[in-house]
Amino acid sequence: MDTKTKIITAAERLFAEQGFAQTSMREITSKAEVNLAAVNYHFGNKNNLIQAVLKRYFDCFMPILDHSLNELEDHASAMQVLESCVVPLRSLDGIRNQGCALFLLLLGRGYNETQGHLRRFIQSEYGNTLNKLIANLHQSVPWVSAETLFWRLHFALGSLVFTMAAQTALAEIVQADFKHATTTNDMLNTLLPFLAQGISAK
Amino acid sequence: MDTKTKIITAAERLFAEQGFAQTSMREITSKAEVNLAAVNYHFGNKNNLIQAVLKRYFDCFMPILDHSLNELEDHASAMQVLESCVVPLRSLDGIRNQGCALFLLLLGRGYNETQGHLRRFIQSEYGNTLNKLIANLHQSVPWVSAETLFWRLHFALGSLVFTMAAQTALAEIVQADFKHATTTNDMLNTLLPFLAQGISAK
DNA sequence: GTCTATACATGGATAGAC
DNA sequence: GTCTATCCATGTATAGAC
Repeated sequence: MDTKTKIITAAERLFAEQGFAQTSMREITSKAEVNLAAVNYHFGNKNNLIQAVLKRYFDCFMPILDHSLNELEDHASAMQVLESCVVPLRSLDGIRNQGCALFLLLLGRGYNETQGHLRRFIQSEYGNTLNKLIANLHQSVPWVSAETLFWRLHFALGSLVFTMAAQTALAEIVQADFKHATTTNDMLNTLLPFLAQGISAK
Repeated sequence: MDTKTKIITAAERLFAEQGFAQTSMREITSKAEVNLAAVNYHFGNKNNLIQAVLKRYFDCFMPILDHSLNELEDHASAMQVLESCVVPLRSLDGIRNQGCALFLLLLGRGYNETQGHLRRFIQSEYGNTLNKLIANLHQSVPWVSAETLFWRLHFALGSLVFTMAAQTALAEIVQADFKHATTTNDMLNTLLPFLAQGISAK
């Protein structure tokens, strides 16, 4: 493993566990067993490192999502469009153990800690696929105006990333109150009908 | 205005504009025109200051919410229960200009930047009223299990705080694409049907 | 091209004088 | 109760070794 990969691998675990702001460069480089300055040399600064960590997942997720969207039927329901995001998400488990959960958790943290940097990065790098997703969704709920759909998509994204960022804490509460564990799959299965209904509201 | 209030007033504006991590104690104390050490003296540390800023809003919001919930009819719909949160929220504009928007924005940032501290604080201080809200909501959707409702409530909270945290950015996009401004009221009016539908899903 | 050692400015926190 | 001086950790930048 080269230095760059060592840094990314160490960073993503620490970021997921502690958040971006609470994870210091010294912590990352000492866990990766590389020199402190290596991050600056390879990534420029901490924000770029955060993006690099997420890019490894996006570069796997987006092409598969794109393919899933192309295979959708013409008159798919909102639920079916949302379901076509699940397979690409689950594929992230191939990158590393718990990859899907890790990615969503980092996405949630990133959206709220990088002041819009991440949003702009995603739009510029993967805008095409995302526009395809929006078009498919709009076709499934033609009675919803483009503007309302824009808001509802962000409501949906908010549900997803917020819940993932709080996943551990929420799963602990469920364990205490309802006496059973909750996997990322369980969570997504509970979330999808909620989102589909909300997006389809007349 | 005493030192404590001066600090809180300066801090909440800076926190909302820049986020918690990006706002330094020196920035806060210099804007409040008090000594650097005053924050530490009056609040102990930065996390406590964040809680104090939010507490001023919660102490206004929660009693009014409690009252609204008590006045709800026995067989209120999910939409009606959610609507009973709106009046208490709007009342925050009485605390200061744009108080409601500011509070929701801070709540969103707080949930994702304080690693569960805020969640525990809210549960211990205002758990009674929140349990009342849950009970009312459950009565409105008896076909939803307690556990599913627990998750859906957090999905809903995620939509709310995520959208508020990104409010400025999202409103700018809407302005560019749809040529009109969006107020906090507009946003809440778009959000409520989405949440009510999602929570009621069978 | 890569990496190491180190310097620098700024952050939150604290001890102790008044 | 308030302020000054100071401590230690952090992100970033750079000079120079390999």
